[in-house]
Amino acid sequence: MRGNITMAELARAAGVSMATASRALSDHPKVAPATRARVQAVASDLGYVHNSVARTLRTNRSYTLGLVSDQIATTPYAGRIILGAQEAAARQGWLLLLLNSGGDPQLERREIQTLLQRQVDGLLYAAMYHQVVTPPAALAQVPSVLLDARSDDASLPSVVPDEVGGARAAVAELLRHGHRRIGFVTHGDDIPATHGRLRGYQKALLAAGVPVDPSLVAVGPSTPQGGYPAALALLDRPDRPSALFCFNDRMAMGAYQAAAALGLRVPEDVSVIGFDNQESVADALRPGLTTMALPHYEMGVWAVEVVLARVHDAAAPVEHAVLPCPLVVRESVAAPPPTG
Amino acid sequence: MRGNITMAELARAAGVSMATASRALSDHPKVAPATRARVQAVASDLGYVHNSVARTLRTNRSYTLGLVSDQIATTPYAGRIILGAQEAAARQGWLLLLLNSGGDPQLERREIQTLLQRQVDGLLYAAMYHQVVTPPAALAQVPSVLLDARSDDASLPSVVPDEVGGARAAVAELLRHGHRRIGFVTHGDDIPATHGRLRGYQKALLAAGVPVDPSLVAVGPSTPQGGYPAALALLDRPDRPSALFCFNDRMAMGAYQAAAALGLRVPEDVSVIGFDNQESVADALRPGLTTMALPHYEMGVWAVEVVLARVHDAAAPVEHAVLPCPLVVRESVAAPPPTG
DNA sequence: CGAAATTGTGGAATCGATTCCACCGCCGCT
DNA sequence: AGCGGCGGTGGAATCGATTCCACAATTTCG
Repeated sequence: MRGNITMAELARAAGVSMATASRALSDHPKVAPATRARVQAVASDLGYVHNSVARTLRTNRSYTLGLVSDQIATTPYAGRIILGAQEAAARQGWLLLLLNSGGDPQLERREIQTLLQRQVDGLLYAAMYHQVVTPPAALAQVPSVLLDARSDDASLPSVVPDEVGGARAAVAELLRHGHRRIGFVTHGDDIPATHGRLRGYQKALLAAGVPVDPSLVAVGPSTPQGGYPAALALLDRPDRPSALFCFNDRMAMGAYQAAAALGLRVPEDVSVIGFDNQESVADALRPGLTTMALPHYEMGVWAVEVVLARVHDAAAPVEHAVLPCPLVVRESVAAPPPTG
Repeated sequence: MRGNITMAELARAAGVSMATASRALSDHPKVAPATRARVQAVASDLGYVHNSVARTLRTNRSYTLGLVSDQIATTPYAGRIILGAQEAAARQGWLLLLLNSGGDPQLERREIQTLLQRQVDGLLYAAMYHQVVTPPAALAQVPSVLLDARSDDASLPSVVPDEVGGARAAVAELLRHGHRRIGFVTHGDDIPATHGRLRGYQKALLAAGVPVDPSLVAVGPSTPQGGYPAALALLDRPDRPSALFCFNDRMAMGAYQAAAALGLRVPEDVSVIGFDNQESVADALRPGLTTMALPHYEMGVWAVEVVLARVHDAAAPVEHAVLPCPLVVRESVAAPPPTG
């Protein structure tokens, strides 16, 4: 099925030694231009492709990175992380070996062993939502990066979204349209996103000189079904906010439903802004949901670039990146209703 | 950083030759039980792990499969394909090398070359929605499978969802609840899903002895924005259908909006059934959308198992699988309103 | 009791590319 | 003219595991 030609055959066909053939193909300086040209011509004639496995054995460089994740692809976002990582890797000639642990620490350790015995040059340890983790010790054996996760100790580089900044920007967008009473529909799980987005919400208000009213923060499960009653509670009162910032797009969907239930139109009567830019929700709602995008693709890229930097130079500094969440404008934000 | 022990060192430590050490570790029959035990003990003491690269070079088996896709992860489903493939591969000791072409045929050829020169044992060529493709010739060099795609010639095994059967089952579910006038909200793109689901719709009606009324088929772009007017046209007439089968969940979302605009309740006044089981839509809608699930995970599993079967036995037959789309019941289907 | 068949082990070739080291000409300088 | 140096090339070791073949030590059987 596979009839690959070897370097020895190539060398013979070109009338040179293997040493010279190898050098000619890798553009080694010390090879006569004529020889190089001849070897390369013969190589492409014969359809020679080098055997990466042999090269890896000899050079101890596999041009492969391992991506270990707790929940590959269980979330709709995961794909963008993987895509970013894969493309960034490919740009530098690297490939990605994919492995998912399902969150089982024992399986995870075995998987990392498997990747290491395949001589991966580096590892990406990805969580599928922003988390604080204790990375397995085996990661230390090769350059590694935490992706969408942060470690308690700071020994590994890491990249996470800027929850605080994103929330600030979301609220700033509402402020910019003239809103002053802004509700926050959020949830109670103890994850970085919860705290960060609340902080960002508060900071944005403070920076604009708007008093922070704790009664404007409503909590429910982070689903459409949870967003509905939370948003309803905020909107179904005389001093209702003119805009809602929602923890995520799913909760924003619930907020839409709450507004509809009260006969309020989005955005004429109440503006809504979400978080996550979950396409299938944000883009599907009517009107389209303005929201903050999570930089999944960019985090994937960043992680690969940092790992490869450390592959090339083990002494590269340990960075911790916090990537911005860009605003995605659709149609759910407008000026507050005149009656105010 | 990496201080790996080699087999020669292991052999010396255990007081045997490399040949014996190798045999002891791979449970070769011809090695004395005592020797085997000793070698294995020493191996685990020293933390010996074999070097897969060296093994691959020697045995010509990489325990790696390549997954080439046109649009990895651009759709929310992609992840499930990858997950299924990865887990099925892992169960047999294989790993997945991931590569995405973005649909560029030239890049794609190069990527396949890259995978081949890494000695992958097989290839999965995945489309991210059911498609008819002309697979690159290089696939023939190793066992390969088409995933969520079908070739014009039938030389490669392939696996696709059962569009016809899924649509039949969806309509059957509506019939089962007593519906007789059933609309079909679909679109006009020339892809297998369009034709298959239409055929299934018609077949189900015919099988139930219900006349097929072409005026009950409405066409629009396959988005929520396209589903809205199409559904509206069907519902906003005196002899409106009591149920709608929608090409996908996004169009079903538009159908919900159309029903709401006409003051019709789902499912009391009109039942709706979707296709795709796109969690973030189907699960988020109120009431939850009953729909047909695409067997992405299962297709990933099937593809890997078939590739590996061909890896082990090159003469394994070329199969073409059509996997069932299971019904996912939520709350959008009920009996037709009494007035008929 | 000796020949034949096992059983267990080791030496060394092998997979395919990279690279160290040695070497051969030839140019240029004194 | 002689010598140092350099550009270009080839031989062979090397990476780490697998496996063919040979062989020693038993065991089995006529």
